[in-house]
Amino acid sequence: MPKLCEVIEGFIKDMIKEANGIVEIQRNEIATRFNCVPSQINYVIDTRFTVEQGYYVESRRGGGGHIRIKEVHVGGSSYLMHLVNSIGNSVSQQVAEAFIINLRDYNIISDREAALFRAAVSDKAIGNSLHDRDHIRAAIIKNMLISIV
Amino acid sequence: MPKLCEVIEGFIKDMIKEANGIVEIQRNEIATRFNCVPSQINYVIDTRFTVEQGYYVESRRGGGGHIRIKEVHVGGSSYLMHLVNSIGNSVSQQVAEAFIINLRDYNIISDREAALFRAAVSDKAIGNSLHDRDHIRAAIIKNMLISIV
DNA sequence: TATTGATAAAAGTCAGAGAAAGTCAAAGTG
DNA sequence: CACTTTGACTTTCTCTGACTTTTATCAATA
Repeated sequence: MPKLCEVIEGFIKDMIKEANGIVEIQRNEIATRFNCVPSQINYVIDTRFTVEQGYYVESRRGGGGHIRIKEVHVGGSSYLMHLVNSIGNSVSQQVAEAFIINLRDYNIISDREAALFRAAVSDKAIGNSLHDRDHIRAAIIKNMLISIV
Repeated sequence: MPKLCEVIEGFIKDMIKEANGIVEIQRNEIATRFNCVPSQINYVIDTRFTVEQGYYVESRRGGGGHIRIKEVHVGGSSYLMHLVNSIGNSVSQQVAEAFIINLRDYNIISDREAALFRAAVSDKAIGNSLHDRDHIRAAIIKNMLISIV
């Protein structure tokens, strides 16, 4: 018996393929279709549609809410995916700075975009005292990278 | 199924565009047209036509009353500074999204830069469970805005 | 003519219901 | 043990309706 999570994963991936790389789902609808609890969908997304695997996910709650999943086309920039994967889940400000310089040198981002990256992942923005700021920094920088591939 | 609030939002924005930046509506009339309660109009205005988002709203009650919505067009860097100043130290994801849409509409940022903003301030990146994520979000977005002035 | 007061015609407020998605830990499976 | 599945509980966003406040109108009165 195939595992439910894999069935759902395949289903969503089919949807994405059909829809040319971007799809908007309703959690409850899919849960109903596969006869499972809604949080199962979260499990699938959290484990199968991560930034490292090349997906950009955003969502909205409330009436008429949705989950949007975008497949990033690794096409020309596998270097970018390599970068994303090399970041891990914790990055200091200095290491982040090195990444940004690299992105700029390779002409993956413009000067202005480099400034935006810097601003977003600086301690000034994220907060100095936060004990898990390096985790947040890693998540932000990866999310930003994947969003422009 | 499109959300009512977004339909009404779009309707009003179209009116504003057609009318060159200022429009006067009657709450009851619009509620009747969209078959909803009048207070729905207040909800739309309170969440979509705020000062931070570049609108100035005034109204009169009583017979012949109205709601006047004016688009405040401050261009370029002065709009950025206006934004920075009007952002308090806490911003929800929804409000952040509204800012980003406006920045894009005013052509202050590109599509790619809008994606970067979105990716940087999303709950997905900052973390949903974090108690002070709205503070971090505010700090990040302000820092990013300042970086491109 | 000027004032008053009743009635009608707006818009505003706010709490609660409804509609989604998110979290987390416990239980199940192989 | 690692991975999957479940469900109770939480958070966010939207929509509704009862009630309040403000303004206009107009007839009655001073």
